Amino acid sequence: MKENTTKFVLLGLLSRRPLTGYDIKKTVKTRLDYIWDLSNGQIYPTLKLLEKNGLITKKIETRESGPTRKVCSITNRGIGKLKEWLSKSAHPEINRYEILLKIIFGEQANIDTNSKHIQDFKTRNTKLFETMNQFENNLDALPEQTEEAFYVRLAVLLGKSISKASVEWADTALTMLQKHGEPKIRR
Amino acid sequence: MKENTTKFVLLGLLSRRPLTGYDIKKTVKTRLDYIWDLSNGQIYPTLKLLEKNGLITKKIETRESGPTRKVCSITNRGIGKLKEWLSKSAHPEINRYEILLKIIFGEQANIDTNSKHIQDFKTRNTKLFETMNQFENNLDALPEQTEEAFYVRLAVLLGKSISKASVEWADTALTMLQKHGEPKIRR
DNA sequence: AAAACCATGTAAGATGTTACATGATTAA
DNA sequence: TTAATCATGTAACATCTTACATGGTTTT
Repeated sequence: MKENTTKFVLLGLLSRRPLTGYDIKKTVKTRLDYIWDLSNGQIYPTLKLLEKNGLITKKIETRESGPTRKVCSITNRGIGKLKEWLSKSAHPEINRYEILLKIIFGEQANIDTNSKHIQDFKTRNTKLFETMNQFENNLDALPEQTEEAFYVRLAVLLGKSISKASVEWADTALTMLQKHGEPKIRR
Repeated sequence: MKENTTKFVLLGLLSRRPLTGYDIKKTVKTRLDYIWDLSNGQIYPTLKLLEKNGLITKKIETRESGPTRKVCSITNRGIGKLKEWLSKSAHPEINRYEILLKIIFGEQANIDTNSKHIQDFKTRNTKLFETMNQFENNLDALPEQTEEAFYVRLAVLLGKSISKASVEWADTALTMLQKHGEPKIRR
């Protein structure tokens, strides 16, 4: 892959509404959480690059109170680039489950440690499920069912079902671990 | 995070049996596929580093036929480091679902494109599920149920349920997309 | 004869994180 | 008064990928 995906995350978000770097950060964190993540060190330089390439424009907003905001808007060229990217096949998923790494090598640790890892994982995924669920409810409550809402809903549904599966796995794994730790019965 | 996770993947694998860089690459690809991935450019330099730090040792194996192999074995210090890492909390999962990015912004593309993305995703996950299933069967068929097998099984179970959930989502999403694309009935 | 596998490795560049600098405003 | 939120950004570093170099062996 030659193309930097960060660019397209930004273009995608800006294709909906003008946003500042700060807004983008927040949106990615709250709405794209389990899908993709971006840090400041990627957002601001990429925004600069996009502007240089004429894919977005920036408008400085000075307000009486608070810091100035630089609101970014996508240009027609930007929309063109986004569409071009959307039409190409997606790269396969990249997952980094550090917890599974620790579980896989679990024979080198004690059961409590392993159990703790799984519980943490469960907590994270329970939260994620609740967030996604809340998000779906918000979509349902929308006065108008837009195209945007339809596609966002699709993504939310995957988030829901993966986090649900993860929580269920955690429960199973915890039970298995407990049984595994019990002294063997012999007669 | 200051600690490079790559190191611990290698230490974990070597805690089970001595391996060459090439073996590690294959093992990660076939067995750790959806959990973590490593490229040659990470494996070989990290192996060198581990040796320098006394966490592994290398033994050069010259054979009459074929290239020489450098078989790496973990040292006691290496085991110590691994255990230390295992006892610490895992970092939260990192996921990069490029496909969901493309779906979320799907209103900028046509239905066929979006449908294609979902189908590709389904294909990938169907394959993954089959691999995991096969893997579980292999574990069941093992003459002896070791500690190693127990923990590997836990990881495989998560892989199975996530890929299953993904395939199911793909089916739902495809149906929703089709309905969405149908002309509205009015009367 | 070609392709795939065995096997080790490096260099250049792309990508990403962390920590910091700056400083006002608002909520607890 | 402390913490959080708003807001933009950079520098140094850490991490990771891609493409290549090398060359033998085995399978198709």
